[in-house]
Formats: sequence, structure tokens, C-alpha cells
Amino acid sequence: MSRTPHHPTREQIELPMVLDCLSDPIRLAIVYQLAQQERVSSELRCSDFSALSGKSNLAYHFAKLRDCGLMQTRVAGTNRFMRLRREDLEARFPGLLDAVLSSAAKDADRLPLLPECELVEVDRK
Amino acid sequence: MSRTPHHPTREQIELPMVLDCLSDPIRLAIVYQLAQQERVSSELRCSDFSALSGKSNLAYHFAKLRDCGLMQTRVAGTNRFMRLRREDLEARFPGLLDAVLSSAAKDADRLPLLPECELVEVDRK
DNA sequence: TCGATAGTTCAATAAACATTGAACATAGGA
DNA sequence: TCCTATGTTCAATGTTTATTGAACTATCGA
Repeated sequence: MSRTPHHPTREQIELPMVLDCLSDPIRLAIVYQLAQQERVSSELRCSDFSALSGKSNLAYHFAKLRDCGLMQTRVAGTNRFMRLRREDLEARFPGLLDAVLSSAAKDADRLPLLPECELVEVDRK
Repeated sequence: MSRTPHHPTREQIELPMVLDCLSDPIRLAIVYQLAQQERVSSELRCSDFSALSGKSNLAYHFAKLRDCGLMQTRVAGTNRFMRLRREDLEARFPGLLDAVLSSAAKDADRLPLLPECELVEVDRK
């Protein structure tokens, strides 16, 4: 029924939940890929992550990433567009997201799923 | 038999394990307390954390913190002295530990166990 | 040598977690 | 209107996790 899934407010974002979310390799890869893509487009669709796992498993991880405040989902027709909640994260925990992302980038070849995170060509309206 | 418990080398420290370790409120409080204490003394004994949980549960969390490379245990007689592996963490993931610690400090009143982390008077030889 | 102190290890338990496939809902295009 | 594409939800499964208390080990000091 809910047009838009639930998201916590900025103030509701909690540090342990954020760290726990980022500690899962699939979720870290999702966040990493969203961050990679940010220069090109701030949003990606669920199907852009299909290299990482199956549909229903991804839906599970997307829900966790939303619940902890790391990303936001916008419903548009039959698609869901996801983007990082960069400003909210930065306001709550300054420097944290960038520190995690640069750590992940540094270890990209040692983290199982990051190499799959190639830039996706984005040409949607 | 092992005089000194096992610790990973600097290169063996893995990002997901570190983040997972820090996502637990008790372990985050242990790391936070170790960091607080650093100006005074770089080491604390297990019993200095007794406000956080029971002995055997603490031993469990200490083992996880050692296994992921966040801290080091030095055995001295009947005591174990723990300290943060700051330099190793900084070398592997620059800025990460400080970002987490300052995030925790910012939220200290919202994180259940951090207020218990008062400075402990250290006067041991 | 005895007793107290400091921690670890073990077994048991309950809760949370990740993963899978099947069923379902919704929107868009032929 | 039907078919297809996109994602979510649900139930089932097996794994990992945190927590507890009891038993154990090792060291220090009287």
C-alpha cells in the first residue's frame, strides 16, 4: 500500500546500525557502487545491482540500507531509484561515510564484490 | 598453552570484520574507552571494563576485537593488558578509526554504554 | 602450600541474520 | 486487455551471534 517505503529521519540515524549495514560485503558493494556513480547520476535502479545477488536477496539488503538511513528509495512507475543519503550521513557522522568508502576503495581488489561495481551507463530521462 | 593470544598481522586486517566489530554496542564502548584512556595510558586491563558486561561475555568480545585486528592483548602475570592498534588501523584504513570514534563521541549520550566509560585512574607500574 | 584473583573455555540457549524460491503486486507497452 | 518487466513479501532453511553460568587454568602473595 505504501507508495514510498519507510525511511528514518536524519536524527533517527544510529551509528551501530550504520556500521552493521556497512559490514556486510553485499551492502558495502551497493553503497560503494552508489558512491561511484554519484558523479554521473545520483540514482541507480535495483536491477543495476544484479551482479551482486538475486532479486529477493537484494530487496532484503535494500530494506536494511533504507532502515539504517544509508540510502533512500524513490518509486517511479515500475522502477525504484536508490541514492545515498550523503548529506544526512555527513550531518550526523562527519567524515564517516568517506572514510569507509576510501577504505573500501583501497581494498577494492581484496573485497569480493567491489570489482563487479563497474560504472553503469546511465541514459534515462 | 599459547602465552600470547593470536593476533592478525597488519595486512590481514579486513574492513568488513572491523566494521562488524565496531557495530556492536559493547565492543564500540570497549574501543571508545581504550581511546579515551590513550592520553593517560595506552593500556587497560580486562577488569577495567567490568561496567560493560560480565567476565565471560567480555572475554568473548575481547576475542572478536583481537581477531579483527582492532586491539592487542599483552599477557602480564595474571593480567591482560589491552591496547588499540591505532597505527595498524591507520595504515590500513586511514581516518576510519577516528571517524568512528568522533561519531561515537558525538552520540555518546544516545549510545547506551558510552556514558559508563569514565576515565579510570591508572597508577600501575 | 593454600587461597584469592584474573581471565579463559565450554556448553546451552535464544535471537538475529543471510539466502533461496515461490507467490504476489504494480505499471507500461503491444 | 494481456503479457512482460520490475521489485517486494513470505515462508523455510541453516548459520552465526550474543549472553549466561559453571568449570577450568594460571599467577601472585601470604
